[in-house]
Amino acid sequence: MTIRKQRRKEGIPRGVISRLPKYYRYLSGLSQAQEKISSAELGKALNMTAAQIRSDLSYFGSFGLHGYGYRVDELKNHISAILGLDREYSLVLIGAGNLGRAIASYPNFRKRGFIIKAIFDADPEVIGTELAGLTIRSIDTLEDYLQANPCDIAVITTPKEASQAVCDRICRAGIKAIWNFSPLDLRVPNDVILEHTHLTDSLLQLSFQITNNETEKSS
Amino acid sequence: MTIRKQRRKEGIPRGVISRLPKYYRYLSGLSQAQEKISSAELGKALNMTAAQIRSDLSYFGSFGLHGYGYRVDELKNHISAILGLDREYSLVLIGAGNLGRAIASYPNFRKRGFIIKAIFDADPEVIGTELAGLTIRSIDTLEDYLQANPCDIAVITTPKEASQAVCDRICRAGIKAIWNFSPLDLRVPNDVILEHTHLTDSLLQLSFQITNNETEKSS
DNA sequence: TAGATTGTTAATCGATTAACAATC
DNA sequence: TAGATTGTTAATCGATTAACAATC
Repeated sequence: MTIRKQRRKEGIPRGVISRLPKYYRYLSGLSQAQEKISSAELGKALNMTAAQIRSDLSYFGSFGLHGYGYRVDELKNHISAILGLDREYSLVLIGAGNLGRAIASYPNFRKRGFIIKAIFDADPEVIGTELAGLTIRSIDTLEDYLQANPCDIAVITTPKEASQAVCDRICRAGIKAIWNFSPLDLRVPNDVILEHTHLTDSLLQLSFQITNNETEKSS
Repeated sequence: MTIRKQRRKEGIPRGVISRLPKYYRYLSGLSQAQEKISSAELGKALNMTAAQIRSDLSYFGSFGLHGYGYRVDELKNHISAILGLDREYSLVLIGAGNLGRAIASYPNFRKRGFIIKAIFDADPEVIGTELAGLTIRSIDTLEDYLQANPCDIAVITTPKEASQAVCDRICRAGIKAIWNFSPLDLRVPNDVILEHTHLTDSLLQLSFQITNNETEKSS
């Protein structure tokens, strides 16, 4: 226990963090009828070793019962709390292009507690129109809005030409977490949390694998 | 050289593959005026060590000049070839919801040689309408289409309830690479390449970091 | 040539896995 | 209690980095 606490102090490895949503997603998809699950079962379903699952979870506590496994409900709740899903987050979305529209309209985010409060764009044609129940605001009013309505997360779906400037502005306005979709590695102050989703990078990884396919197999 | 060849045989590590698009993106963004770049400069720009860049590249060959660095143009072309960007790929997109529409309308994919040839949906309201210059087809015609027009990549943007069934159908129809956006870990035969982009997982990682933020810093 | 920077090896670091005592 | 499975340690594996001979 002491050692694990120490491990935790040193920070949770990226790999562990990236697996938590998968655990959560899988547990959420199980039928209500399934009361228990062992690390071996979970590992089989998610195509990973039982040891890795137990090791990942042990960063956060002891959620299982010796000789039994894990109660599905309990484990799901623990992971939900670890992920920070027991509260709401307010979001601003910047860039009402195709991708911005898709994200604004995606109902699952709201379901998990991520509420888009305002949408901004630079295009006069778009400003003032409706999207996902909100009136799109002018990017010029970004700072005013954020000062009056501090938000937890900014989603950047602008073209890459605009994204660093937008990023600088929202950081100055006090945003502490950014989800960036523009194909540019943004620079942020190091107290700001940054998560990239580079669609083109994923596609290039796919084309790499197609190209370098001979004899290799993915499991 | 022999050893590197051996390394290559053993397969390129995931981490290396995931960094290649970043190298490519950065090099593409440089001004035409910049003729050369050293691993040290590149490392500084991308926030990684020079050794890692040289090590990554050495999986594929020797692209630098001793005592000089890399010619930007040459290196970009090499990486482009490694990524398989020197050819075109034909894509089908399945699921013309918000996300599907965004992807179909995103011009950068086409620019890189990823050409969407057909779009499918299950909704009779949507079938027959236009999207990105294509008429949306009925999902019922998926197999017929793929038989007549073999495609390189299928993009799945259906709701998660439909995605595994769609996945099974396209695998049976001979698709060898899938880009999946539905929030479900698809099962595929192991000669099929699968790339996931789970938007919700990224958002949960962000909320984890917000929640577990104290004293930690991301670089 | 002297200076610079590569490509590659060896050393280090960190993450995964196997094994097992603890225990329900 | 006997059987099962956890949580954790130690062993293994793989990836990153530092160092340096090769060389332009």
